Amino acid sequence: MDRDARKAQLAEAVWQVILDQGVSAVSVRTVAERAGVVVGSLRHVFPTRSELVQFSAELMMERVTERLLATESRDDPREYAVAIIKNVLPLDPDRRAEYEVNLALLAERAAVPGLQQVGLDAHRRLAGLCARLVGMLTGEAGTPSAASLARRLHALIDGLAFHLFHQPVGSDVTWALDIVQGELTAIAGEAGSGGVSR
Amino acid sequence: MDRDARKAQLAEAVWQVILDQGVSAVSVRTVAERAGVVVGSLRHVFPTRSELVQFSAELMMERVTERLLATESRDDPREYAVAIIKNVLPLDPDRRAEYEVNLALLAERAAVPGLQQVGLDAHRRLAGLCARLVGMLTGEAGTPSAASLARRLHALIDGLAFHLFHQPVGSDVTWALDIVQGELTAIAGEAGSGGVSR
DNA sequence: CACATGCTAGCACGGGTGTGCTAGGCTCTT
DNA sequence: AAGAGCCTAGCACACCCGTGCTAGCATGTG
Repeated sequence: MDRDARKAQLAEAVWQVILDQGVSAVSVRTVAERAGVVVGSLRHVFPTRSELVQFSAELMMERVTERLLATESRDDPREYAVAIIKNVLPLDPDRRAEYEVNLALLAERAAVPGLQQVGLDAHRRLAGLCARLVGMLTGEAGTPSAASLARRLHALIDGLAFHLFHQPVGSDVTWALDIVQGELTAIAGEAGSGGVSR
Repeated sequence: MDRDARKAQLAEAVWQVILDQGVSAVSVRTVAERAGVVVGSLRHVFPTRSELVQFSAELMMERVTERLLATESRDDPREYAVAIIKNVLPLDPDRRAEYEVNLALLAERAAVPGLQQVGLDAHRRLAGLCARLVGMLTGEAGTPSAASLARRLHALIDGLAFHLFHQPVGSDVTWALDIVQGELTAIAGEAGSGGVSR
């Protein structure tokens, strides 16, 4: 088996263990068993537990990035923005699980130092993405007004993600998309007015 | 020593361990040592680890509630709203640590079932608080429009909290308050217009 | 005074943990 | 055919885990 595929398989086993038993249950033994390999094999790829956990976080971020790059650009920048945001929010069970793993790994950053950097990177990437979306919608990028709007959009997305995470799995989520739509119209409507206070 | 004080002392030791070594390091032994007592004494108060962790979460929520009830109401509802929101956001190191512990405990809810309920309660209480604030600012409570504004405010607060958590400890946070101020003016200005899409 | 109750301190057990190390096998190159 | 390199499988060690249990000590009550 390809080495990268093996690493991915083990990282996915880490996610499964986190979802089933919490992050405290992530050990080389539980993860190896979940992946269907013996401990020795796992340790041949990831000599220590820290490397295993850190890679599982990095792979998760990489997967999200790929997914975002794969969303083809629409003609309408607004439709594009909605498609992107839909890819970031935990709207379906898969993405909800992804978000849950993300939170758990973030909470372990005191124990695995590398996780802090991964979390920071993810946050900065999302900030950059928001800035790009605002630039598309308003036509102006880099201005103080655009930066303020981007920060606001970013905060709203993170907050909505947190809310969706607290909802039961099958419940109605249209309200979240309504809020996103409202914010996008506000951003487009405020292009050039330069108001920090909206 | 008073029994409740002892329980609080142990719960605070749990928080310290989480901040220092991550939630995976929370065990009866590490917590007892951090609190300066022997394991037997801890187990006399909390017979099992789950009870210890769950109580530490409940106490944290209780402390926040007390803090919110203690903020005296201003004449201006808007000033009051700002004061309340300042008490919820992780703006200073103490509250930041509190937020970090909150996240860590939330991530352990797969391992300690009681934590799920605590997290849900906290989320609902914050939702209720936002609804009350919107009611104060717009004068109308219970209408669909007010509910929508409250949900939006709630999402924004959670998102800002997440952002502040990602900032370095001493960095500038005025932008967060600016965003809050902007949202509050928007809420007050939109009273009665009934627009779900802002 | 005696006595009961609650707290402290600690031992012991079975089990899980990370990691160092070695031996066997499989595949691929020369 | 022969050897080299990687991978699998597993043993072993020292340590930490939650929890059951007991013995001593303090403090308040009759």
